Parts: sequence; structure tokens; C-alpha cells
Amino acid sequence: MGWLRHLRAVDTDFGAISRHLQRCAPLRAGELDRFLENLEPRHVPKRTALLRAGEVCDWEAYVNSGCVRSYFLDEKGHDVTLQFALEDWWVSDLASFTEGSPSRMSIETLEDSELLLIRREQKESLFAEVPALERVFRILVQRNLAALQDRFFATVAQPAPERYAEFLRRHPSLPARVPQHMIASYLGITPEFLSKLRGRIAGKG
Amino acid sequence: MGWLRHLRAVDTDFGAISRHLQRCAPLRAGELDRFLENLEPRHVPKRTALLRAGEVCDWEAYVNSGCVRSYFLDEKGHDVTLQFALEDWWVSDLASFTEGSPSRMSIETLEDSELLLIRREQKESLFAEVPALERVFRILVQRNLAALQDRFFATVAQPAPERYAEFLRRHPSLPARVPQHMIASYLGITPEFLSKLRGRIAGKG
DNA sequence: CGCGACGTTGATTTGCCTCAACGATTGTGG
DNA sequence: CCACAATCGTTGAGGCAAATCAACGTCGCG
Repeated sequence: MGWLRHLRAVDTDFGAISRHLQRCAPLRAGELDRFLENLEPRHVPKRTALLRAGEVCDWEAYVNSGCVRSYFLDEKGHDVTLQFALEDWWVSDLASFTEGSPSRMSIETLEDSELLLIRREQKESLFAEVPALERVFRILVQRNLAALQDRFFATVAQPAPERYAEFLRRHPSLPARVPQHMIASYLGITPEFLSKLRGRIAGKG
Repeated sequence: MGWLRHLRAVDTDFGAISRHLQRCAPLRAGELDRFLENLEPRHVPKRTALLRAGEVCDWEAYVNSGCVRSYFLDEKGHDVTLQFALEDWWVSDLASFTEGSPSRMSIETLEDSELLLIRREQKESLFAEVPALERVFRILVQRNLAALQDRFFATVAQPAPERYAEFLRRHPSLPARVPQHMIASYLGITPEFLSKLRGRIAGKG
């Protein structure tokens, strides 16, 4: 947990997250500021574990810059990537965060990243104080759920080549930023098989 | 959409939904009543389509009694069941409901069901009026998302026999209420294969 | 009764995994 | 600056889980 204690940056840019929140629901300047005051900026080097399965996740992180991955480990040690969080995304273990239970997922940075943390306690009291913030996060969670429903459907119903094509369409910049075997684990296939898929596609083109 | 016009029942029981909401977050009596006033009770016979893919879903339904299923159809006509909503669950196409976009999923009753509908418009204005309600639904959506993350992980990482065993553990009463091929579509396997799984288990026992 | 939806069972196929070997690249300590 | 290991991606042979296709029995219902 050493990464939690990094020095607070003096030059944090709250522009992106401010726009991010305002896009969800209108906030008065004072309301927005109350939220920003409670954020803890952190600079985290690449390949740092932010959360290990079993720990309790008492924070949610907004990614100001960099790239973060959340994933599950199955009993054979294979990992299933739940999310790649790039700039302007949130990442957390929601179940652990809301229930205070030990997390089942792990979270790590893939690049040097600047994160803005909000603690569970602060968030709760902010919600009580500023209902508009509760609305913002309700909307964010709703979108998240709708997106995961889509992904679930695609994962069950579509064969791997389609899923990969769709992934490239929606995240064209990701392959340049994350290792290929993690993309495989996002798609729910083995690295070897993804490599063969790519071989086939390249062969055709 | 004829089912939407059924006569309003005179003897609707709001006890279950009241407890359901109060369990999420405290509501004052007046706040709760404002919500209940905006519900539209509906009795719907079994095997009725509540939503067809392509329509816009402007309601969320609380299941007071009965059983409702939401599902996606893939291009080959196979369906993927997203949810079985029994008593005390909500069902809706969240993406369509919040975006006003054409739905990608379909929803149908599996049994004669008593539903309590809330319309999108009413819900929005209630949220503006009663922040505590916004909190209730934020929490419900959060739980829903956490549960779907778990299911996603299980679907990708576990083989079918484990998924079926887990399903039976968590929903022991469902096989008696819904056709087996729908359970297969919930598990993401074919009806034939589920039948063979059951054969194997019965053979062992 | 007879039709259609449902579940079962078997033969065959296939999409993806496993295991293993092999370059290429990166980074790290001597 | 180089030796070395570690990580990463590729490729191939073989295997397995689950799908597909087809036939058949059963039940509920019009």
C-alpha cells in the first residue's frame, strides 16, 4: 500500500474530471469544489499493484492520465480482465468498495498514471451533503451497467474473431498501449489463440 | 403494447416494494408514498411480451408476483437470458430506459405476474423532488453491477458444469418454475448440452 | 385425438485450449 | 557495454469441451 502515501502533487489538473462530472449532471460551482477538495491526487509508476485480491478497496480512482487494469484470477491462475481504464475513466472494485468486503479482483497500473482518489467515507458524506453528486454517480453506474450487459451478451453470443474485431473498432488505440496477452484476457481467450487470429487476419489482408 | 392498458387493480399490495425500498436506504413516510403513488400496477398473463427488441423501454417493473425474463437474441436466433426476475426484483432494459434508445433486449413474462411499473418521466421528476429516492436507486444499480461483474467472471472463467452447480445453489427454486432450455440460455450453453450435463450428474448420484 | 413445445440421446464436427518449442525484445546487474 | 534472464509474441501438434445436426419419446393443450 506504499503507493497510497505518495506526495500530493502541487500541480494537479482538475479540468478533465470537472468536465467529466458536469457532462453527467449539472453541478453548481460550490458543489463541484466540495467534491474536488476531497480528491487525493496520486502519481503511480507503471506496473504497480493498486489492489490485491483479498484486500478491502476503500477508494475509487479517476484516471487523469495513464492506464489501469482491473482483473480477476481464476483458480488455475489465469486472469480475466474486467476493464482497461484510460484517461477519463473510473476504476475500483465496486463490490468491495460498497460492501466493505474483501475484494475478489485485483487492480494494477499499466503505465505511469496520475489518479484522483475518492475515499469511501468522503464519498458517503458528500452524497449526504450534495444530492447532485449522488445523481452524477447514479448515472455513471447506470452507464457502466448497461455497457457490461452489452459486453456480457457479446462474450456469450459472438465467436472470438468477431469480439476481437469489435474490440478494435471500439478501442483502436488500446493495442498500442497494453500487452497483447491482456487483450486476450479481456476477450476471454488465450494469448496463443489471439495470436493465431491475428495471423489469419494478416494473411487475408 | 396492449398489456400496458390493463385495468388498474384495486387491491394492490405495496407492502413488499415498500420493504424492498426501505431496505436500501431510509425513506420518510411521505417520500415513500410519493413513490408508490406513481406506480402503475399491472396484471399480465404468462407468456406475454412486455418489450420487443427495437421498441423503446420507458418503464421499469417491480415484480410483485410471478416471473419475468429478459434476454438478447443473437443473429442466429439463439437467445441469451440476461435475467430471471422473480418476486422482489426489478426488470427493464436499462440502456433503452435511460437513453431513450431502441432496446436490444426483449422482455417477457413466464408466469401470470403482478408488476408495478414506474415510468421514466415520473422517475426523473421524483428524483428531482426526493433525493432519498435517487439514493435508493443508485444503490440498487450498484448491486446489480457488482452482481453482473461476478457473473461475467464466472461465465468466462468456469466450465459449464460448475456454472450449473453454482446456479442451482443460488437459485434452487428456479428449475421448477422456468423451462430448462431457458436455464441453458442463462448459463450460455445449448439445451442439448445442459441435458447431457444433467444426465451425467444423475448417473453419478 | 393430433399438433407443437419440450427434453433426451447419439454421432459428428469445431472452436478454442493445452503443451511445447522457438525468436524477438526488454531491462538489469556485473 | 555486454551477458543473461524475463517477458512477450508466434507457431505447430494434439486434445477436449461444447456446438451442431438429427432422431425420437413425452407431455400439455387446442
